[in-house]
Amino acid sequence: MSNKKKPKYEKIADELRERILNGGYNVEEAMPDEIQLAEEFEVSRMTMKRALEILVLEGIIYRQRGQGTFILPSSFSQGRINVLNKESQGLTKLLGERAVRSEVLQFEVRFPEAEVARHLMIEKTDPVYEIRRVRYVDDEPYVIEHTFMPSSLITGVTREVLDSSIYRYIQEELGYTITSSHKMIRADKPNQWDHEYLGNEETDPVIEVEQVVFLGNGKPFEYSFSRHRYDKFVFTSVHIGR
Amino acid sequence: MSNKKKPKYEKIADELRERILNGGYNVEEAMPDEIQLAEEFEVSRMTMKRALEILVLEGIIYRQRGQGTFILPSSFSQGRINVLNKESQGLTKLLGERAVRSEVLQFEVRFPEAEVARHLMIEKTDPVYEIRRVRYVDDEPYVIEHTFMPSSLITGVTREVLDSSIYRYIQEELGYTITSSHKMIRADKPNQWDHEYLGNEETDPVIEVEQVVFLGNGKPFEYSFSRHRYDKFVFTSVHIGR
DNA sequence: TAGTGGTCTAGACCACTTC
DNA sequence: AAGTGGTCTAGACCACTAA
Repeated sequence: MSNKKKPKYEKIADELRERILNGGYNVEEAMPDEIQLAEEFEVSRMTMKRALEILVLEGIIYRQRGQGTFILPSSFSQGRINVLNKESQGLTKLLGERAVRSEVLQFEVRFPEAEVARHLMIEKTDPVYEIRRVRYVDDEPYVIEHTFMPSSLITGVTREVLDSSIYRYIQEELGYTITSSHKMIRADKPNQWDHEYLGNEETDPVIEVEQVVFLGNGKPFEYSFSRHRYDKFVFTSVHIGR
Repeated sequence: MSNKKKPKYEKIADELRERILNGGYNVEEAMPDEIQLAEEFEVSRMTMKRALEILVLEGIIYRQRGQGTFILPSSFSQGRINVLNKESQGLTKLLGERAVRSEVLQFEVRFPEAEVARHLMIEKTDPVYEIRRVRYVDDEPYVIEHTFMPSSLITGVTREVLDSSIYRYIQEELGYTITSSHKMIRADKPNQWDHEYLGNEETDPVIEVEQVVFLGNGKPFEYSFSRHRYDKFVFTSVHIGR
């Protein structure tokens, strides 16, 4: 399959991760040292280091100079391996089972302001979609999304697409991969839209996620602001190692 | 100072980060390629790769085979103070140059509630420090921290330590390494403490970061709540790949 | 002092993009 | 074909921990 393109260090990391989670090594004592492992897998020491580095970053093992490499028991107790900083998956996939519905408030094509063009790395003369949606989960208003996308990159968006899932369209119809995102999370006072669509009172804060999302080729395709009710949204972030 | 112990690749990453943030490279075009950079810094290509890899993981640059290395413009966000997802460094180190001062509101040892014990993975009979501090940056109130730490693990904390930096104490005096954290970010209405110490008005939301921080050996040592003014804090999170 | 992981090198070769 | 970043090597040397 796609196995052949994986570099050695990833394949070794996969194998070791498997062994560790299946109890292949004693949690109490050190794992074999990197020289032994390099010999076993018939790679150089540097390559083995790189494989082990992945597991360190995943929070599965812990290495200490002069002592050895140890398994971190918390990687079991946390109920599975920690997938790093969560999703760039989109809301629809994120919530899985639950009923997600969208109401489109705005959908047009226009020229971007300087700020939008800058974040999307496009010219001010490149048109963008501007989209506002309210998204409901189990018929409760969950978030107001205000989104900009370059229309030359994300082509053929229709109201029908907006009614369901943009991300699914981008990945399945357009065949792009979504790989990274930059988020800024802040609190804010509610504005008129929040009041109207999220049902916020004057004193109910909102939490806003501003983000730029990138495709596999490094091009940003989404610049958006998502505003949530303070009492219905928590942003979770796991950071491991250095 | 402590500069001499830093490996080359970190020093180079620091230098390049500085240059990028100061506009030392044109955002429009590719940065110098890794071979040129390796020559400039007089290191091997592998070492330069490693330095650049750091910036990639920080979401500052983006590299593409066959094309070059590019700056991600979203790495600039001015005005507000950025807390990168990356750092579990503590506030004092994070803000570097600026004057950080602490006012200790509460400092005692007690038995933890079930919730606190659970997050710190200790028994209800293991005592914890409970600490409340207001932290000032350049004499402006910046954050209220409410912190729990197992007193058996983080020993010998004094008011003097609290006046400056707990993290520095843990790393330099106790010799521990701090490697990972799990954060939850939410917005909230201001309470009496926020009003009194952050100067929040009734309608000014706060942003709260709840976090568990882990040592290199996998033990949690801090469970804390940090409350910030909404107009002075943005949480930044970079998620890359996979 | 022996054994561990961490840094760094100087190169070879490969994969992808653009011309 | 030229230029870029990605992988991998075989080894040197250093830093830390323990017996």
